[in-house]
Amino acid sequence: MKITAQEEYGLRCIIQLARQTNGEPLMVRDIAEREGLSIAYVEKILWTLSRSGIIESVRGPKGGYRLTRPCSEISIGEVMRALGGIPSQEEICGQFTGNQETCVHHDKCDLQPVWVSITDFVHSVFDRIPLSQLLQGKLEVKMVQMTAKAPANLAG
Amino acid sequence: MKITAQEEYGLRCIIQLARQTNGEPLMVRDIAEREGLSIAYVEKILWTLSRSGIIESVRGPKGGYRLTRPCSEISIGEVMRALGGIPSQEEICGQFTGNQETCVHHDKCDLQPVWVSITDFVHSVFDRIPLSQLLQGKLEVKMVQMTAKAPANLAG
DNA sequence: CACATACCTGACTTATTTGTCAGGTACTGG
DNA sequence: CCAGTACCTGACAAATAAGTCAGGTATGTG
Repeated sequence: MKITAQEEYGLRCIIQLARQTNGEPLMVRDIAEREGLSIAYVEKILWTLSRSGIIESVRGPKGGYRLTRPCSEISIGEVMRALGGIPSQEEICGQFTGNQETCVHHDKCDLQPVWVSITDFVHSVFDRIPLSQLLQGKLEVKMVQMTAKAPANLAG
Repeated sequence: MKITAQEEYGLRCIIQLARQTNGEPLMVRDIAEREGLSIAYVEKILWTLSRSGIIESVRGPKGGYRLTRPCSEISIGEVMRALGGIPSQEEICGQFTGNQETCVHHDKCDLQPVWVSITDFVHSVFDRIPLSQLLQGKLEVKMVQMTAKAPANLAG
C-alpha cells in the first residue's frame, strides 16, 4: 500500500495555493521553488488538478494558479481522487486478474472485504478533512479502533 | 494510495497455504493454477515470504510450501510487511524529497500528520486480523469514525 | 502591435515495478 | 547411486510510473 508521488506532490502543491490568502494567483515557478521540484514537473501536476476543476489558471503576466473555491470547501479526498487516488473496490478486483481476463475468485474472494473496508475508511477520512484544516498547524487525527469478525455461525 | 501486485498476490498465495489443513506442504504449481498466475511468478512471491520466516519450503518430491505457524497466529499485517507493505512515517518523508537530498519541509510539514494517522491506522487494522479470520467466509470489518481537528487556539 | 510573461501540452527519457527465463540445488524412491 | 521431482536464485524483459524537454498559446503593458 504505497503513497504515490502524484499524491504527495499534488497535495503539497495545492497546499501552497491554499496558503495564498490574498486571492492572487501563484506562479508555477514559486511553487516549484518552495517544494524543491522542477518547474516542468509542477506544471504537469497542476495541469492534472486543473482538468478536474479544483484549481484554475490565469495566463499572461501576473498569472499563475489558484483554487476555484475557498480552501475550507475542498477536501483532501477530492484532491486525492483528482490525482489518481485510492482505488474503489471494483478497481482493485479488476486490476489483479493474473493470467486471466477476470479475477479467478469472482465474488468468492476472501481478500475483497479487507480491501473494501480499508479503502472505504480511508476515503471517509480524507473526505472529512478540508484543506483549511491542514494549514492550522499540527493537525490531530484521532481514529477509534475497529473490530473485525467473521459471522458467528462459521467461527471456531 | 495503491495496493501493489506483491501485496495482492502475496496475500492470495498465503491464503492458499492457510487453507491447507492437513499440514502437508502445497506445491507451487497448485497455487499458481488456483490463482491464475505463472509458476515462476508464484515462486518469486513465495521466496520473498519464506525469507521473512512466515512460510517454509520442503524440497524434493512431495515438497512445497507451508506456514511455519498456525494461521490463527499470523496477522495480515505481518504478511503485508514481508511483502513490502505499508510505509512508516519516516519512509514516507524520506521518499519524497523532490530535487533535494531531504524533504524541504523538515519537521514543519502539514501533510505528515495525515500520512502518519492513516498509515498507523492501517497498520493497526491489519495487525488485528489473523489469516484464520479470512477463511471463515465473509469477513466483517467495522471501523468507528475518526475525528480530525487542529489545535483550538489556532482554529478559525 | 510588438514583446515579455507565464501557462499549455504532447512527446520523450529515466526509474521502478512487474513478470519471465534458464540453469542450479536438495530430496526421495527404486 | 541414478533419475525424477520440486524448490532456489540471479539475470533478464516488459509494463507502468515518474520526471524532462521543446515548442506553442493566451494575456497584459508600453
